[in-house]
Amino acid sequence: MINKPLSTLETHLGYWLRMVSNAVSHSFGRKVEAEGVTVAEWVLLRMLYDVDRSAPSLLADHMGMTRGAISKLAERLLEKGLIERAPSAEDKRAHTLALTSGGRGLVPRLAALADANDLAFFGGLTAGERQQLEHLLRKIASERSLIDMPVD
Amino acid sequence: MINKPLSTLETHLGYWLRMVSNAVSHSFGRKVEAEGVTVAEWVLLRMLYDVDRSAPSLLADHMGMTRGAISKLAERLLEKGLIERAPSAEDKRAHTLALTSGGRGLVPRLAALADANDLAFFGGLTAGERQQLEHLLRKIASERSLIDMPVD
DNA sequence: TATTGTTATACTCTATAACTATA
DNA sequence: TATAGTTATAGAGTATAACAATA
Repeated sequence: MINKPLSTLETHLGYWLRMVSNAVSHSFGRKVEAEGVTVAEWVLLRMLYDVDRSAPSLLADHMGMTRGAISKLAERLLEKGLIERAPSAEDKRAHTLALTSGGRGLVPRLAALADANDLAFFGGLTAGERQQLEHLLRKIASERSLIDMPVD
Repeated sequence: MINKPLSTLETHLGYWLRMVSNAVSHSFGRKVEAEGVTVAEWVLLRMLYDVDRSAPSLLADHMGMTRGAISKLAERLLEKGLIERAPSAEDKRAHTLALTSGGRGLVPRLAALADANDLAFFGGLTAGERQQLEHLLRKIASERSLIDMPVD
């Protein structure tokens, strides 16, 4: 009896995705390390930059993390003086997180590093290819309800 | 003076890549957990399935990990009885790792789970889109020398 | 001295679950 | 009882560095 040939690692898109994503994130992690933060911290800081003030539970939803994980992340950012925590007026159980002025000043520098990292990895693609890639990733994300945003 | 608008998280391909890749790997991790292994362990097992026997340092190179990390991974697989370690005949410093019969029997079941996971995430794309995505990821990987393989 | 591999240490990321304070 | 948040615990993943044996 002949064995059915096994699918290889390389036949799975998940394999390529993981390899490239790990390389991109790792490279970005090295860059932001110079500013004293991690990739997950950058995402949280960037979100707070837009909303000014947010409940940890909302951030957890947006980042796809548990509340416990957000607490731990927030604790580190508090220690670094990049965010501040305040009690909510209406609901005494609730807190809000916001950037400190130091945190607010840091975000543009981190954004520049993110821009540079993206360019380093995807600058070799044509504009059309980059658009294709974004379209495909958004499509998968929206199909799996990874985000609440529209594909286009 | 007007502030230059900041790039958002969503303008970075690295952001989308990380989001989708994390979801795919996490989902796969849940699946293989039922067979008692992790994603990284699956990759190592699958590699050994093809080569029969390999030095830890070679596996480290192929997987983009340090030798220390491979040692730790190998230690867990040894404890689970899925691989075996043997001294090398020529070089007494060197070891080789190989699948046990139990490990060899497990790989096809894990491969089926990998197939299913890929289908669940990328089955919504057309065949052309999947090919596009693979092409783009391979292109980035080869440009950054993440692998020693050709793009096509 | 250089190399192969292991071991020790440390830190991030993340989850689960127990807990506290409020609702 | 249910909810917001924190804290405790644990394990994966990974890196760096110290170490042992051999080359």
